Amino acid sequence: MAPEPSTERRPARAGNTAVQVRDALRDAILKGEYLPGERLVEAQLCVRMETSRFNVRAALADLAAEGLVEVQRNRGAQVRKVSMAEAVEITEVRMVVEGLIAARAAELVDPDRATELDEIGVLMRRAVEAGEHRRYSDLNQRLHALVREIAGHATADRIVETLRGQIVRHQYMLSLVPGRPETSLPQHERIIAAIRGRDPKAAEAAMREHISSVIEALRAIDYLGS
Amino acid sequence: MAPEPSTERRPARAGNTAVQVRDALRDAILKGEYLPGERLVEAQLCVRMETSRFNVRAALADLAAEGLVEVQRNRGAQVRKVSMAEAVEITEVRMVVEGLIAARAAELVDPDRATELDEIGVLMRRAVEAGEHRRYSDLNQRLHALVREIAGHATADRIVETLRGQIVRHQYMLSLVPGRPETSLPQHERIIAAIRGRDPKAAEAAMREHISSVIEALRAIDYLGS
DNA sequence: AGCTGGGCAATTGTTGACAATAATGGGGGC
DNA sequence: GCCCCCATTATTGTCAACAATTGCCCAGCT
Repeated sequence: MAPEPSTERRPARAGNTAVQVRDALRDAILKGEYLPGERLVEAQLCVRMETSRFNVRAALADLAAEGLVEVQRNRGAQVRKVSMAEAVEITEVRMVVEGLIAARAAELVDPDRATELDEIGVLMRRAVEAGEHRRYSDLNQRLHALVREIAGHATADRIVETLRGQIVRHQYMLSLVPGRPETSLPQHERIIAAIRGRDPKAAEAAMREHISSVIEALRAIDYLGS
Repeated sequence: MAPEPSTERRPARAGNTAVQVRDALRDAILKGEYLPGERLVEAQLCVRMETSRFNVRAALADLAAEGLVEVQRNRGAQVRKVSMAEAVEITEVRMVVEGLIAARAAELVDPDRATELDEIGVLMRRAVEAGEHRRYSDLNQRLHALVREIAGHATADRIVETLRGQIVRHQYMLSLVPGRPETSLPQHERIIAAIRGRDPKAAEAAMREHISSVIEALRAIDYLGS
């Protein structure tokens, strides 16, 4: 009988473990509690996360590997500032990798998943017609996640997830662009249709076309913004 | 990536820095001095790398993020064992990302680089005709590196480099397959021609066809091997 | 006033020791 | 003889203190 290692055992010293700190800090950055360019002082994070500098340091190193923070020797860490050019690059890579995922999904889709895809498609159309942008954005994420789940491509998954984390801020800006849902809805519907139809090439093409239009929208924001 | 700017300053006290340790350890793993599944005991690495456990630990964390080693809590680190299925997955992602790179290269190639491409193409043909497999393998790497350099896509570069590191062992096996150079030479030549001709779609298609055949070869090895 | 240089405070880099955990091997019971 | 349990050992996880570096502020000079 194994005693619960976490609840009973009082490690005498309080303090969250390195993994917890890493996840908490990632969430905080993704939520925008720390803005790009903001310095991440180790001592401050120690009190915020209720842990030791050792764990903070490990967490920062991990997030640096993920591309969320940037550490300079003897100068500390700061939230990485991704330029629009980088955001475009990242989205380009996402385009081709998600294309691969869509193709695999079209090969591996089963009736249950196909039904789920349809449901999301219907909900998306309703959300757009009702002008519920926030809801549409959530469904968008659910669709991409479901496609990835169907494909079951662990390597591609990991990469897409890492890349997505790096540009959450830009994606947020994107969702505010007026007319964006109306543009992307038919693209999403084509992706769903292609996967349902078990047509890998069409699914890849549809996904790439979709994300390609995301890139165009990003570039458009760039013009307006700066 | 950018080389560490601080190479001049020697911190007086012995012991290599974390970055040096990371690079050295990566080289050692890639060279096969540590085999997949082999345990990487921190204390041993300390003496091997002439540094402190702190740096060893940081290096291991970095390499874990790169996918070269695997760390289990309280159980230490070991060289990651990539299954053939994973190697195929990794190469699939490489296929689409290098396809993107080839397309960009076709857009951005200049006369000087075009000449370099031609030179590599000529040397490759000679190497195959002379049966110099080792030389051909080197040229293969040079070709892919040059294409990436022409494309100048930092994000895609980083990903391809990371993925490549994870399957060096499998790639080595691949180079031993008889008849492999004869298969891949015309593929390489098509890639070069497409980039020279500034035809992005053709370049992407050629690159994907090439790496697709690499995947087939990997699968073939799998049958024979196990 | 603007610039240069030195000292000071804030922050990070590093170390060694100690605690907690998993692996190992030996002794006793069946 | 074989198996299980417990002590021992090897290894990793964590910490707090110390050393080194950077950037800043201000005095003094041109």
